[in-house]
Amino acid sequence: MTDGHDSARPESTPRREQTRQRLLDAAALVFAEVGLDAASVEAICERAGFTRGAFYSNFDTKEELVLALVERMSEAKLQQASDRMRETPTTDAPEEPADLVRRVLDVTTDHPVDIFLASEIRTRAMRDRRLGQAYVAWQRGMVARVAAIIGEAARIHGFVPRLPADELAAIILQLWEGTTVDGIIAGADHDEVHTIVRERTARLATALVDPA
Amino acid sequence: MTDGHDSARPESTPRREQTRQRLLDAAALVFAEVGLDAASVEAICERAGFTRGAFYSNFDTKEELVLALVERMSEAKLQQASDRMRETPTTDAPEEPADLVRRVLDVTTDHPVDIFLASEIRTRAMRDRRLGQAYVAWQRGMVARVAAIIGEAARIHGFVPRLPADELAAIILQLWEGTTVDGIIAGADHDEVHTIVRERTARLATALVDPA
DNA sequence: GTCTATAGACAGATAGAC
DNA sequence: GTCTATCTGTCTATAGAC
Repeated sequence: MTDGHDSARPESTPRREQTRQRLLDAAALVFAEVGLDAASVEAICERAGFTRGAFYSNFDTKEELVLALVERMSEAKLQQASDRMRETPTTDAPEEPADLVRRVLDVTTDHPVDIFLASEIRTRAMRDRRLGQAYVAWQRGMVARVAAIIGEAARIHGFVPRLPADELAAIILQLWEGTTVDGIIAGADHDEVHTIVRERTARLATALVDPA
Repeated sequence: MTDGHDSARPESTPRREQTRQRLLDAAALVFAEVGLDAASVEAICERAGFTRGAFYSNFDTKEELVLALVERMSEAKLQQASDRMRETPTTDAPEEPADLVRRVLDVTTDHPVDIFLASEIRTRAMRDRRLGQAYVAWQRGMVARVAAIIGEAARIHGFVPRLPADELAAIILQLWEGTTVDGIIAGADHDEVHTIVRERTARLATALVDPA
C-alpha cells in the first residue's frame, strides 16, 4: 500500500523520494500555520525550496499530499507509541498510577506542529471519507498501544482499572488531545500546556484506578 | 458586547436584524458542510437567498461573521445548559450516576451541524486570538454549568466525586465532544453516535464517583 | 550524451470586497 | 456586476544527474 496511483508516475528514485519528503515536511509546517485549506500549493513549494512543477511531479493534488502526510505522521506516532510501550513499564518498584503517567508523558512531549496538524486532520476527517479511514486506523492503533501500556502496568503493580483498558486508553487519549488544544487556545506556552496535561491526566489516572 | 464595529454602520432595524440572522443561519449550514475556509461568501448568500450586497451591508468581512456566529452559538448553548441545570436534578428518588447522565444526555442531543461547527471553530481558535477568546469564554461557561449540575446531583444523592467538580465537568465535556467527533469520523449515524456517547459518559461517571 | 526531474510561464476559474 | 488578486493544474524548455 506504499504506492497506489492510477496515473503513470515515474519510478521512485532516491532523489524523488527526498523531494517528496521535503515537500511533506514543508506542508506540515504550512498546514499547521494557516490551516489545510488556506495553505496554497505555491506556499508549500516555496517553503520546501521548490517550484510547483516539483509538486505536481510528485503528487496529483493537494489532497493526495494531505493523505500521504497523515499516513506518514500516523506511522511515526504509532512507532513512537510502540517504543514507549517497550521502554516504560519496566520499573518494578511500587509506583503510583499518577507517577507512571508522569513518567510516560514527560518523554512523550508532542511538537506543537503535530497538535495543530492533528486538529486540522481530525476536523477535515469528519467530511472526507479517505482521510476518515486513515484517521480511524491511526486512532485504533494508538488506543491499542496505550491500552497495552495500561494492562502491563496494571499487571506489574497490581492496579485494578475501574474501566476496560481499551476504554481507559481511549479516554486518556481524548483527554490528552482535548486538554492540549484547549491550553493552546487559552494562550498557554508549550511548557505550561505540558504541565497542565500531565497533571490532569495524572489525576484522572489516579481516580480511575483502584489499588490492589 | 453585542456590537463592536469601527466603521459607521446603518442603525439596526428589525429588517436588518432579520437579514443578519438569516445570513448567520445560512453560514452555519455552509460552514458545517464544507468548512470555514472553503465556504465562500457567495455560497452563504445564495443559501440565505440574498446577494453579496446584503452580506457586505451587514458584515465587514467573513471573519466578522464567523465571530458573530460563534457568539450567537455560544449564547444559545449556554442558555440551553442553564435550562438543563434547572430542570434536571429534581429527581429526589435515589439514582445511580449513570442513570443521571443518561437522563441529562438524552435531552441534550446536539444537532450534527453544531458538532461540525464547533470542531471548525475550535481548530481555527488555535490560530485566531479573537476567536480563541470567544471560545475560551464559552467553554468556561459550559464547565461552570456542568459543574453545577454535578455538584447539585452529588448534594441530593450523596455521591462523592473522586475529582473536583470543575475538573470532572471539563473532562466530561471534552470526552463528550471527542467521542462524538470520533463517532462521526467512524461513519456512525446520529443515533449510534448518541448511544455511544451516552454509554461511555455513563460508564465514566460511574467510575469517577464513589457512593456515599 | 541521454534522460528525467525541475523550473517557470500560462490559462481558466473563482475568490473577496466594493 | 466589476475589479483585482490568487490559486490550481498544465505545458514546455532546460538544467543537471548518471
